[in-house]
Amino acid sequence: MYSQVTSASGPAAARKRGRPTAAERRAREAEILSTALAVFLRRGFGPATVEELAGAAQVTKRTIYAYFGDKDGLFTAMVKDLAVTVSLDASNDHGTLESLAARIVFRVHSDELVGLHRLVIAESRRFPELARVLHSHGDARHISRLAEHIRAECGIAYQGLAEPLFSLLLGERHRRRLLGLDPAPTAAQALSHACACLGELALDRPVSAVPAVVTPTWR
Amino acid sequence: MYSQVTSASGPAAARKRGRPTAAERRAREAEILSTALAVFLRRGFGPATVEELAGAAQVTKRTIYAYFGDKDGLFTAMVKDLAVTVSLDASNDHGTLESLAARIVFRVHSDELVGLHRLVIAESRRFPELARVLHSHGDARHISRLAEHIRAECGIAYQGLAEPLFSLLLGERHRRRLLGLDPAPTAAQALSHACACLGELALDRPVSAVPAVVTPTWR
DNA sequence: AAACAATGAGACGATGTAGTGTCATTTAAG
DNA sequence: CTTAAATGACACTACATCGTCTCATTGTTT
Repeated sequence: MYSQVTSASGPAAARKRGRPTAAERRAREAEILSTALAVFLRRGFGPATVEELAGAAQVTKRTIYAYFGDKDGLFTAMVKDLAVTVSLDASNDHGTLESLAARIVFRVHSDELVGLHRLVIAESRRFPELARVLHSHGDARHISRLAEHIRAECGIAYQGLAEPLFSLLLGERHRRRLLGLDPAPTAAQALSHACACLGELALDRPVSAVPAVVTPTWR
Repeated sequence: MYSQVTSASGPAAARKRGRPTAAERRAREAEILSTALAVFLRRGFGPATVEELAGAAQVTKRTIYAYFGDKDGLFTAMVKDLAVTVSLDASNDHGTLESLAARIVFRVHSDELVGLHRLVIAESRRFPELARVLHSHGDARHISRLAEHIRAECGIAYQGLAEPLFSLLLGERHRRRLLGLDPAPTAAQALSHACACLGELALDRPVSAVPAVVTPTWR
């Protein structure tokens, strides 16, 4: 209905006055949470002002305070809301271990998730609960998925390799991403990297022996 | 000479006035950098005030501004100063691969380095150079050390495993540390974890075959 | 000894921002 | 239709903090 200025660079925005309809009311909170992520990613938690956050969602400060109490409340609500969608869609978990690994690599290295991770790390002192939520919905769930697939494909004896595998899937690349040193990988690069990691743990050939010489995957 | 209030909680501090001696002058900058780390770790970059930073070093704001220009300058100087000492002392690099790995694990998971890492990640947008400096003096150097030891102990064919090994050495534990979810490991836990990682990559037995079932290392 | 440099102490101005109050406007609810 | 609720617009208060300025004090330099 309204022009959705999701990118939301300017602080000013024209919206009609008065009490919103029930549908608008429902959509408004989601809109605020969504645009708040963009603002926080671009500016960081501290430097982002409430006016910026309000302007990005085309509401006024009053509405922000009415909905979330204060800036902390908005940040908390935003992270918790996103945590639900952080992990991969479970309904797609029918592929091979390789494809699952590749999808995890791609997703976890995306600009959005890296930025969110960075925000939560930065504010983990002030919001320890958010750190727990993000981890349990992200890393922990991904490792569980990997464990299920490993058991199905390689046998239960290899199930404990899920966590090391996950560590390899992120590894140095992910640390460089958190520091802002590398761009996000393409889907092809993610797949290539995932295959290399499976090889290093000998998970691509459960009976074979010698670890392969590693080849650089992306960048 | 002076009572070293390195913990530096209170803002007020008694120090004699006037121009400092040459020795004091030399010691003062180091003192400021050292106490600034404690303050930034405890409060974060944004919330830390210049007065806190000055009080912790028992100097006044004047001195901070005279030495470093502004808050950004102090932060930059501090990180660059610390980056030099981030990696392990090279003179101790005569042990086994196992002991090197354990020392890396212990150091990189320490409260100090995790906190520094967290700070630089949080401010990587505003200070991209610091991210580069920290990474090149930290991760990159550690990986080089591992590569040298691997070549010496396991042969040149395994040298490419240095980066995956480093990834395993940090892995899930380090991400949990960044999020503030776990305490720092003890030296014994670090060694145990390092051995498990070497086993996962079959680096503890260069001719053997089957990956061992992984055992939890710490926590 | 005299002039100069560096600092502590602390006040001060300027600025930015969180959060609130007021009034007009529009829709929801009864 | 009437009343209440929610919101936009925006002024306004309160407060924190950056960075500078002045003056007294002490070491350095010549």
